[in-house]
Amino acid sequence: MSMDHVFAALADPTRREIIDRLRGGDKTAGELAEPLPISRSAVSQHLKVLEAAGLITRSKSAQQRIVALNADALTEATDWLQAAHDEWQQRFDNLDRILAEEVPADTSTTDPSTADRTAD
Amino acid sequence: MSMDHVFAALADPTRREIIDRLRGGDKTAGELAEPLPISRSAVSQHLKVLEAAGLITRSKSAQQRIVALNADALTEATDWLQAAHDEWQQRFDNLDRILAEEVPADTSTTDPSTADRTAD
DNA sequence: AGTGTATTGTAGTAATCACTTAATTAAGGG
DNA sequence: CCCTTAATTAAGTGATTACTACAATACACT
Repeated sequence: MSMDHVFAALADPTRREIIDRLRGGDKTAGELAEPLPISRSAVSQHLKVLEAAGLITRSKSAQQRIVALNADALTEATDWLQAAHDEWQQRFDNLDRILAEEVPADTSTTDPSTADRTAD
Repeated sequence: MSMDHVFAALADPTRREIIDRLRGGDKTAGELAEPLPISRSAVSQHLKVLEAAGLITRSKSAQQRIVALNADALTEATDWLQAAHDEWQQRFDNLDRILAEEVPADTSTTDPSTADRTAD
Protein backbone atom coordinates (compact mmCIF):
# COMPACT_ATOMS: atom_id res chain seq x y z
CA MET A 1 0.00 0.00 0.00
CA SER A 2 2.91 2.31 -0.81
CA MET A 3 2.71 5.75 -2.37
CA ASP A 4 4.60 4.28 -5.33
CA HIS A 5 1.66 2.07 -6.14
CA VAL A 6 -0.96 4.72 -5.43
CA PHE A 7 0.59 7.34 -7.71
CA ALA A 8 1.40 4.75 -10.39
CA ALA A 9 -2.22 3.62 -10.29
CA LEU A 10 -3.42 7.21 -10.66
CA ALA A 11 -1.08 7.89 -13.59
CA ASP A 12 -3.35 6.00 -15.98
CA PRO A 13 -6.33 7.95 -17.40
CA THR A 14 -8.51 4.84 -17.60
CA ARG A 15 -7.95 4.14 -13.92
CA ARG A 16 -8.66 7.73 -12.96
CA GLU A 17 -11.88 7.56 -14.96
CA ILE A 18 -12.83 4.39 -13.08
CA ILE A 19 -12.20 6.14 -9.78
CA ASP A 20 -14.14 9.22 -10.91
CA ARG A 21 -17.08 7.04 -11.85
CA LEU A 22 -16.86 5.13 -8.60
CA ARG A 23 -17.31 8.38 -6.66
CA GLY A 24 -20.98 8.24 -7.65
CA GLY A 25 -21.41 4.94 -5.84
CA ASP A 26 -20.30 1.33 -5.99
CA LYS A 27 -20.39 -0.39 -9.37
CA THR A 28 -19.92 -3.84 -10.84
CA ALA A 29 -16.94 -4.61 -13.05
CA GLY A 30 -19.31 -4.83 -16.00
CA GLU A 31 -20.86 -1.42 -15.33
CA LEU A 32 -17.39 0.08 -15.17
CA ALA A 33 -16.27 -1.63 -18.38
CA GLU A 34 -19.37 -0.80 -20.42
CA PRO A 35 -18.51 2.77 -21.58
CA LEU A 36 -14.78 2.08 -21.91
CA PRO A 37 -13.28 1.43 -25.36
CA ILE A 38 -11.21 -1.52 -24.11
CA SER A 39 -11.92 -5.18 -23.41
CA ARG A 40 -13.39 -6.38 -20.09
CA SER A 41 -10.22 -8.29 -19.51
CA ALA A 42 -8.26 -5.04 -19.67
CA VAL A 43 -10.65 -3.43 -17.19
CA SER A 44 -10.23 -6.37 -14.87
CA GLN A 45 -6.48 -5.89 -14.99
CA HIS A 46 -6.88 -2.19 -14.20
CA LEU A 47 -9.04 -3.12 -11.22
CA LYS A 48 -6.32 -5.45 -10.03
CA VAL A 49 -3.83 -2.59 -10.12
CA LEU A 50 -6.22 -0.32 -8.21
CA GLU A 51 -6.82 -3.06 -5.66
CA ALA A 52 -3.10 -3.70 -5.20
CA ALA A 53 -2.67 0.02 -4.56
CA GLY A 54 -5.41 -0.22 -1.92
CA LEU A 55 -7.59 2.27 -3.78
CA ILE A 56 -10.54 -0.07 -4.21
CA THR A 57 -11.95 -3.21 -2.67
CA ARG A 58 -13.69 -5.97 -4.57
CA SER A 59 -16.37 -8.30 -3.28
CA LYS A 60 -18.49 -10.97 -4.87
CA SER A 61 -22.23 -10.95 -5.39
CA ALA A 62 -23.29 -13.93 -7.49
CA GLN A 63 -21.37 -13.70 -10.78
CA GLN A 64 -20.78 -10.00 -10.38
CA ARG A 65 -17.91 -8.29 -8.66
CA ILE A 66 -18.76 -5.21 -6.66
CA VAL A 67 -16.12 -2.52 -6.81
CA ALA A 68 -15.92 0.04 -4.02
CA LEU A 69 -13.56 2.87 -3.23
CA ASN A 70 -11.22 2.85 -0.23
CA ALA A 71 -10.08 6.13 1.28
CA ASP A 72 -7.20 4.89 3.43
CA ALA A 73 -4.68 4.41 0.64
CA LEU A 74 -5.48 7.83 -0.70
CA THR A 75 -4.93 9.66 2.56
CA GLU A 76 -1.16 9.39 2.60
CA ALA A 77 -0.82 10.45 -1.03
CA THR A 78 -3.25 13.33 -0.59
CA ASP A 79 -1.43 14.55 2.48
CA TRP A 80 1.96 14.43 0.77
CA LEU A 81 0.68 16.26 -2.27
CA GLN A 82 -1.17 18.82 -0.18
CA ALA A 83 1.89 19.50 1.97
CA ALA A 84 4.12 20.00 -1.05
CA HIS A 85 1.54 22.18 -2.75
CA ASP A 86 0.88 24.34 0.30
CA GLU A 87 4.53 24.95 1.04
CA TRP A 88 5.14 25.79 -2.57
CA GLN A 89 2.30 28.22 -2.69
CA GLN A 90 3.56 29.78 0.52
CA ARG A 91 6.99 30.26 -0.98
CA PHE A 92 5.45 32.04 -3.91
CA ASP A 93 3.35 34.20 -1.62
CA ASN A 94 6.49 35.14 0.30
CA LEU A 95 8.21 36.04 -2.91
CA ASP A 96 5.27 38.17 -3.97
CA ARG A 97 5.30 39.95 -0.64
CA ILE A 98 9.04 40.54 -0.78
CA LEU A 99 8.82 41.92 -4.28
CA ALA A 100 5.86 44.09 -3.35
CA GLU A 101 7.63 45.60 -0.33
CA GLU A 102 10.93 45.85 -2.14
CA VAL A 103 12.68 44.61 1.00
CA PRO A 104 15.87 42.58 0.47
CA ALA A 105 14.55 40.06 3.03
CA ASP A 106 16.64 36.89 3.44
CA THR A 107 14.94 33.68 2.44
CA SER A 108 16.84 31.77 5.17
CA THR A 109 16.67 28.59 3.15
CA THR A 110 19.63 26.93 1.43
CA ASP A 111 19.00 28.73 -1.79
CA PRO A 112 21.97 28.76 -4.14
CA SER A 113 20.28 31.23 -6.43
CA THR A 114 20.75 33.91 -3.77
CA ALA A 115 24.27 32.91 -2.79
CA ASP A 116 26.81 35.47 -3.87
CA ARG A 117 29.34 33.66 -5.93
CA THR A 118 32.44 35.84 -5.94
CA ALA A 119 34.91 33.22 -7.04
CA ASP A 120 35.82 29.63 -6.28
CA MET B 1 1.27 19.28 -18.48
CA SER B 2 -1.34 16.54 -18.10
CA MET B 3 -2.28 14.73 -14.92
CA ASP B 4 -0.92 11.58 -16.54
CA HIS B 5 2.55 13.02 -16.50
CA VAL B 6 2.24 14.56 -13.06
CA PHE B 7 1.10 11.35 -11.37
CA ALA B 8 3.59 9.24 -13.35
CA ALA B 9 6.36 11.58 -12.24
CA LEU B 10 5.26 11.28 -8.61
CA ALA B 11 5.10 7.48 -8.79
CA ASP B 12 8.88 7.18 -8.56
CA PRO B 13 10.41 7.36 -5.05
CA THR B 14 13.59 9.03 -6.29
CA ARG B 15 11.58 11.80 -7.91
CA ARG B 16 9.46 12.28 -4.79
CA GLU B 17 12.65 12.52 -2.75
CA ILE B 18 13.95 15.17 -5.15
CA ILE B 19 10.73 17.14 -4.74
CA ASP B 20 10.83 16.73 -0.96
CA ARG B 21 14.36 18.04 -0.89
CA LEU B 22 13.49 20.90 -3.19
CA ARG B 23 10.86 22.08 -0.72
CA GLY B 24 13.72 23.35 1.45
CA GLY B 25 14.83 25.69 -1.33
CA ASP B 26 16.26 25.66 -4.83
CA LYS B 27 19.17 23.33 -5.50
CA THR B 28 21.65 22.57 -8.24
CA ALA B 29 21.48 19.27 -10.11
CA GLY B 30 24.71 18.25 -8.41
CA GLU B 31 23.39 18.97 -4.92
CA LEU B 32 20.32 16.88 -5.68
CA ALA B 33 22.39 14.00 -7.05
CA GLU B 34 24.98 13.93 -4.27
CA PRO B 35 23.11 11.85 -1.62
CA LEU B 36 21.37 9.62 -4.17
CA PRO B 37 22.74 6.13 -4.84
CA ILE B 38 22.46 6.53 -8.61
CA SER B 39 24.53 8.21 -11.29
CA ARG B 40 24.23 11.91 -12.10
CA SER B 41 23.04 10.90 -15.52
CA ALA B 42 20.11 9.09 -13.95
CA VAL B 43 19.30 12.15 -11.83
CA SER B 44 19.39 14.33 -14.92
CA GLN B 45 16.89 12.04 -16.58
CA HIS B 46 14.63 12.21 -13.53
CA LEU B 47 14.81 15.99 -13.66
CA LYS B 48 13.79 15.87 -17.30
CA VAL B 49 10.71 13.84 -16.38
CA LEU B 50 9.83 16.28 -13.59
CA GLU B 51 10.30 19.22 -15.94
CA ALA B 52 8.14 17.61 -18.64
CA ALA B 53 5.42 17.15 -16.02
CA GLY B 54 5.73 20.85 -15.19
CA LEU B 55 6.72 20.11 -11.60
CA ILE B 56 10.08 21.88 -11.75
CA THR B 57 11.83 24.52 -13.79
CA ARG B 58 15.51 24.53 -14.65
CA SER B 59 17.69 27.54 -15.26
CA LYS B 60 21.38 28.03 -15.90
CA SER B 61 23.90 29.70 -13.66
CA ALA B 62 27.39 29.27 -15.08
CA GLN B 63 27.98 25.53 -15.42
CA GLN B 64 25.36 24.74 -12.83
CA ARG B 65 21.68 24.16 -13.37
CA ILE B 66 19.37 25.58 -10.75
CA VAL B 67 16.33 23.43 -10.09
CA ALA B 68 13.19 25.03 -8.68
CA LEU B 69 9.72 23.79 -7.88
CA ASN B 70 6.64 24.89 -9.80
CA ALA B 71 3.26 24.83 -8.11
CA ASP B 72 1.00 25.16 -11.14
CA ALA B 73 1.26 21.59 -12.37
CA LEU B 74 0.60 20.29 -8.91
CA THR B 75 -2.60 22.26 -8.40
CA GLU B 76 -4.75 20.23 -10.75
CA ALA B 77 -3.52 16.90 -9.38
CA THR B 78 -3.91 18.06 -5.78
CA ASP B 79 -7.44 19.26 -6.45
CA TRP B 80 -8.46 15.99 -8.10
CA LEU B 81 -7.01 13.91 -5.33
CA GLN B 82 -8.50 16.12 -2.64
CA ALA B 83 -11.95 16.00 -4.24
CA ALA B 84 -11.89 12.22 -4.50
CA HIS B 85 -10.59 11.88 -0.97
CA ASP B 86 -13.13 14.26 0.54
CA GLU B 87 -16.11 12.69 -1.18
CA TRP B 88 -14.92 9.27 -0.16
CA GLN B 89 -14.48 10.28 3.43
CA GLN B 90 -17.92 11.82 3.37
CA ARG B 91 -19.41 8.58 2.13
CA PHE B 92 -17.79 6.75 5.00
CA ASP B 93 -19.02 9.33 7.46
CA ASN B 94 -22.56 8.87 6.12
CA LEU B 95 -22.21 5.15 6.52
CA ASP B 96 -20.97 5.57 10.08
CA ARG B 97 -23.92 7.78 10.88
CA ILE B 98 -26.40 5.34 9.37
CA LEU B 99 -24.90 2.46 11.31
CA ALA B 100 -24.83 4.49 14.50
CA GLU B 101 -28.51 5.34 14.23
CA GLU B 102 -29.35 1.76 13.33
CA VAL B 103 -31.64 2.97 10.58
CA PRO B 104 -32.02 0.58 7.62
CA ALA B 105 -31.82 3.63 5.35
CA ASP B 106 -31.39 2.93 1.64
CA THR B 107 -28.21 4.36 0.23
CA SER B 108 -30.11 5.54 -2.89
CA THR B 109 -27.00 5.19 -5.01
CA THR B 110 -26.58 2.32 -7.45
CA ASP B 111 -25.07 0.22 -4.74
CA PRO B 112 -25.20 -3.49 -5.48
CA SER B 113 -23.22 -4.28 -2.35
CA THR B 114 -26.49 -4.21 -0.43
CA ALA B 115 -27.63 -7.26 -2.40
CA ASP B 116 -27.98 -10.22 -0.06
CA ARG B 117 -25.41 -12.93 -0.36
CA THR B 118 -26.92 -16.33 0.44
CA ALA B 119 -24.02 -18.70 -0.02
CA ASP B 120 -20.72 -18.84 -1.78
C1' DA C 1 -25.93 -31.85 -16.02
C1' DG C 2 -25.87 -28.08 -19.63
C1' DT C 3 -26.16 -23.25 -21.16
C1' DG C 4 -25.62 -18.40 -20.70
C1' DT C 5 -23.58 -14.56 -18.16
C1' DA C 6 -19.95 -12.07 -15.48
C1' DT C 7 -15.47 -11.95 -14.52
C1' DT C 8 -10.70 -13.18 -14.06
C1' DG C 9 -6.30 -15.62 -15.56
C1' DT C 10 -2.86 -16.63 -19.18
C1' DA C 11 0.16 -16.14 -22.90
C1' DG C 12 2.07 -13.04 -26.14
C1' DT C 13 3.48 -8.40 -27.95
C1' DA C 14 4.80 -3.62 -28.69
C1' DA C 15 5.91 0.34 -25.98
C1' DT C 16 7.83 2.56 -22.14
C1' DC C 17 10.89 2.88 -17.90
C1' DA C 18 15.00 3.24 -14.90
C1' DC C 19 19.27 2.51 -15.07
C1' DT C 20 24.28 2.14 -16.76
C1' DT C 21 28.50 3.69 -19.36
C1' DA C 22 30.40 6.56 -22.79
C1' DA C 23 30.31 10.62 -25.50
C1' DT C 24 28.92 15.58 -25.76
C1' DT C 25 27.90 20.32 -24.70
C1' DA C 26 28.79 24.51 -22.03
C1' DA C 27 31.34 27.65 -19.01
C1' DG C 28 35.54 29.22 -16.50
C1' DG C 29 40.48 29.36 -15.42
C1' DG C 30 45.38 28.28 -16.41
C1' DC D 1 43.99 26.99 -26.64
C1' DC D 2 43.64 23.09 -23.30
C1' DC D 3 41.78 21.32 -19.15
C1' DT D 4 38.52 20.81 -15.44
C1' DT D 5 33.87 21.00 -13.73
C1' DA D 6 28.74 20.57 -14.23
C1' DA D 7 25.36 18.68 -16.54
C1' DT D 8 23.04 16.59 -20.42
C1' DT D 9 22.38 13.43 -24.36
C1' DA D 10 22.97 8.83 -26.69
C1' DA D 11 22.84 4.02 -26.89
C1' DG D 12 21.92 -0.24 -24.89
C1' DT D 13 19.71 -3.53 -21.40
C1' DG D 14 16.46 -5.86 -18.33
C1' DA D 15 12.01 -5.07 -16.14
C1' DT D 16 7.45 -3.55 -16.37
C1' DT D 17 3.09 -1.89 -18.65
C1' DA D 18 -1.24 -1.93 -21.26
C1' DC D 19 -3.34 -4.17 -24.30
C1' DT D 20 -5.25 -8.23 -27.21
C1' DA D 21 -7.37 -12.88 -27.93
C1' DC D 22 -8.31 -17.06 -25.92
C1' DA D 23 -9.09 -20.16 -21.99
C1' DA D 24 -10.80 -20.99 -17.39
C1' DT D 25 -13.73 -20.21 -13.39
C1' DA D 26 -17.99 -19.24 -10.88
C1' DC D 27 -22.79 -18.78 -10.45
C1' DA D 28 -27.83 -18.92 -11.88
C1' DC D 29 -31.57 -20.77 -14.52
C1' DT D 30 -33.83 -24.47 -16.85
